[in-house]
Amino acid sequence: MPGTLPVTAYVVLGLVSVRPTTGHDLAAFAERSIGQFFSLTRSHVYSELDRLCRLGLLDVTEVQQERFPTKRLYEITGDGAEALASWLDDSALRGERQRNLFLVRVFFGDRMSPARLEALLDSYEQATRARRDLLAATVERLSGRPQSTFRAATAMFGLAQAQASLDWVDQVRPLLLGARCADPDQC
Amino acid sequence: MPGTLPVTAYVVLGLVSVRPTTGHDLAAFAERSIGQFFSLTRSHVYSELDRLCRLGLLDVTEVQQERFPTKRLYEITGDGAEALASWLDDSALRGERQRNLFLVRVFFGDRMSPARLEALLDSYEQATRARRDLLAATVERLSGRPQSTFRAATAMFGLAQAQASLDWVDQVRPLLLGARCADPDQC
DNA sequence: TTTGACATGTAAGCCGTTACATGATTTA
DNA sequence: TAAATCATGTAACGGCTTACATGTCAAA
Repeated sequence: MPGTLPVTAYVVLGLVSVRPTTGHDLAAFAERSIGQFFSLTRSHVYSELDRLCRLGLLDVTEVQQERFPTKRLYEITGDGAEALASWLDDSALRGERQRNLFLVRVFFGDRMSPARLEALLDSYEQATRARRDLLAATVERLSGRPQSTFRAATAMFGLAQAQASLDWVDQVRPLLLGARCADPDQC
Repeated sequence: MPGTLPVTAYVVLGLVSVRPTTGHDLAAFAERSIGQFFSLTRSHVYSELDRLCRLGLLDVTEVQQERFPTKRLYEITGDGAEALASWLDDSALRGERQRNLFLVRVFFGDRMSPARLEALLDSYEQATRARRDLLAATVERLSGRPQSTFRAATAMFGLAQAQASLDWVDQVRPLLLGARCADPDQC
């Protein structure tokens, strides 16, 4: 029971546990499903699959195909399922404060020109609005499907965060742009 | 003008630009100020300060002290200020989708026992509530200080996110815990 | 004819974390 | 006497990303 595997290994293990897949397929599935809150490159997928096999947490079988190249089909083993379960049950989920580069820029906002600061807020708002609309559509699509409850919940989380971000932009824009104004005639 | 320095270098540069500091002091200041959305270890601070010096973006002077060890005081150079400004103005702020391990666990929630899932939500709610209260106090403290507008804005962002997270927990808890119930007598 | 889906990897390299290492001074 | 503040780093290591490398088949 190595509790010391990197997070990505457990994530890959979890994705394989949904259904047996190939590296190619898993990378695409990851992007579609957990892509909003966990990034995973194809390269990394392949190396993690390899490691998990060597550890006996996954089994692999080569499958010949007529029209496509031979593929390697991975499936979870008993040990793998156990390792996944114990990771999921591990209460030691620590802080994991995550970096937010947008906020870093806002923090240093007094070093930007007002025009540039406004552009920063505008582009953030635009990107966030797009994200919100995308997630709203996803929630719409998944709602009502009882088998997609957990997936829907993660989309709802993203939706709530995006909406809160947009509300925040509306709230702070006047404060931030007003704060920069050194010219009394403008204020 | 290397636009290719790691993000951490620019963050350190930005923090030094606030006022000349030592590595020790800067690490503490980083924790206090941007710690909520950017992590920075002491080790890393020292190595980045060193690099920025070698690149001519910072100047260092050794200062002897009576009661304390000699310290190295760093301050930003003209080139450094220029590099910082051009990084802040760089519109190519890309997606930077950040990992959220809590959401990963929720995504795999159907692999947990209902009791464990509930415990996960409870501990998340508790941690988030603590975070919200902390940030609310910070916002309270910074509000009204005109020189702290940008810093207050970042705290308000965290506060808005935390509140949205709490609302989300209330919203999805019944869905997630109800979804697991396979026993008709329990539902 | 070119794009896209299918399919699998290797190699290089920096970034960032954790652990290690040291030592004086003040305060509880 | 123990802990906290002040002060500076080195060493090791793995994680993760980027770029490189290859090839078939179907559809536009």
